[in-house]
Amino acid sequence: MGVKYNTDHFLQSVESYFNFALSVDCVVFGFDNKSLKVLLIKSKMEPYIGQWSLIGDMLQTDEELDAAANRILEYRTGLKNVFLKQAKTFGRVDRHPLGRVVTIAYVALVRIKDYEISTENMQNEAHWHHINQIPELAFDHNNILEYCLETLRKKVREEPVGFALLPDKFTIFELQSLYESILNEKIDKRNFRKKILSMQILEPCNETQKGVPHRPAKLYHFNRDKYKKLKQNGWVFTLKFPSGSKPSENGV
Amino acid sequence: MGVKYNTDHFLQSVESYFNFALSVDCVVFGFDNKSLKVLLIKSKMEPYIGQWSLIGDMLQTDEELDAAANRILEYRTGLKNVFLKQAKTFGRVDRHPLGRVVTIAYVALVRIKDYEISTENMQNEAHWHHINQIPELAFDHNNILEYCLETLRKKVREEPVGFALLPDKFTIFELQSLYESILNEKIDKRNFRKKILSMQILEPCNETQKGVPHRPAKLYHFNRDKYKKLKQNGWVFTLKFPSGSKPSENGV
DNA sequence: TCAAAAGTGTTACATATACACCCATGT
DNA sequence: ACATGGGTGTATATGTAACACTTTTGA
Repeated sequence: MGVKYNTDHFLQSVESYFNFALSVDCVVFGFDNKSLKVLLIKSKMEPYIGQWSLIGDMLQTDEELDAAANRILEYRTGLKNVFLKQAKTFGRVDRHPLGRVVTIAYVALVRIKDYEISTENMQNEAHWHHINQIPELAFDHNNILEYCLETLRKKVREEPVGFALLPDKFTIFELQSLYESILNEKIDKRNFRKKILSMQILEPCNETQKGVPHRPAKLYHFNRDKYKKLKQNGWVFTLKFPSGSKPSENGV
Repeated sequence: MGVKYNTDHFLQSVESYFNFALSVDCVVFGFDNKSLKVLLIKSKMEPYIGQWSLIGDMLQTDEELDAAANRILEYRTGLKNVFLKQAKTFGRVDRHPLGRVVTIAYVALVRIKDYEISTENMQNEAHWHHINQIPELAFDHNNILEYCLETLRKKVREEPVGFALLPDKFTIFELQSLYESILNEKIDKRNFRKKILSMQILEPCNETQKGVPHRPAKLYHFNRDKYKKLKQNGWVFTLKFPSGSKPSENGV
């Protein structure tokens, strides 16, 4: 025991602080044109063997947090350069059977099509689960997932992150369905269209859907540069829908 | 080296994972009726001795994250039951001179008056710094502070958290000043008043200011129960002010 | 009487909401 | 022909933004 570290109310050997393990867990969301899904794998650790769990791994000592998240994501999905943001750190003392393992949760948004392509030749242990049909998960992963879903629901109203879940070219109705799945509510078609188009962040591709059993829709893509410019000028992306009400005079 | 832990692409002794240190840093915001402030102390660690730093400490092995944050806050301010929320985890590999110390940053909102009362008889090493006059801080604390300030600016528009910085009874103008300090912008008095009163979350105390060199204002307090009820009914607190603009037809 | 903040309304404009029908395509 | 989603407009209600003067108090 060498150097001492003075934390003001106790004096302890420096070495004795270095006894935590850290892991990174990714909540990987995807959208299959019908509903929001989460990518889960089967746990291999006692006492959770066989139970579904988020994808995650231990952090390496010399590894940056974001790098670990990207590594884990690539390992499980084959995908790089994916939307990936730190969400929250979960550290309940008893959350892990091996000891004090604190985990840093990330949210990832991926295009399921890309995932399917990149995992074609992988031993693929992961499965997409409908967001409303999540089983009991290993560790505290139900908590983590719930928190991250809430985060996503908030974020999707305040920033144009939903596009990370859609193919490059998409129809306005697909975008609307995405919002409906995430937020779990119906949205009026005309109002949605009006609002999203008035934002000037979608650009028509001058293409239409092919081979659909109905009138083919125009395809659009998200113009990130335009969004950035607007944002710099103080404009803020907001999508809210009439689920809320305003306070009435007579309380609630 | 006993148990092995299979993380799928490497096999490593379990013990070897438990070599991280964790700390908790609190960004403590306060408001002195004129401007937003942050509580800083002088660092005692090489190579930052004498430099200002956030208040923080090492996490103990058997300590919950929130408990550590509360402990640190109480140790430095004497205050309990303070607004305190996890903000983000910072873990750059080279951020700490002692090794891989990952820190979990918390935001605290305190009433400076309460702080002054509770620290009267403490050896008081902490000082309030004006948010626009932050010196170079120890470690990566400038990053952390910047991030947390951004977080606060966002949060204050979406949830009624500002009240945690005000005394129990306050005037509407004080509330407005608070918003102006945090957001760094002027707000129209009549519009602010109209909006905040229409929310029905303030209740008049039937008291007025005493001994002020101007017409004394009515005092209000925040009715948290009413806010909760409104929120349950789907209503959302939002305060935004005309800094933003809407996208124009001809790009930006 | 001065300084400082309290308090108060209206108008113009922009945005949000509610709502129903015909169109184009594949099967 | 039918099922499916594509695509469109308007009227109304609500919310936001801009703006100036009188009042009350302590010094």
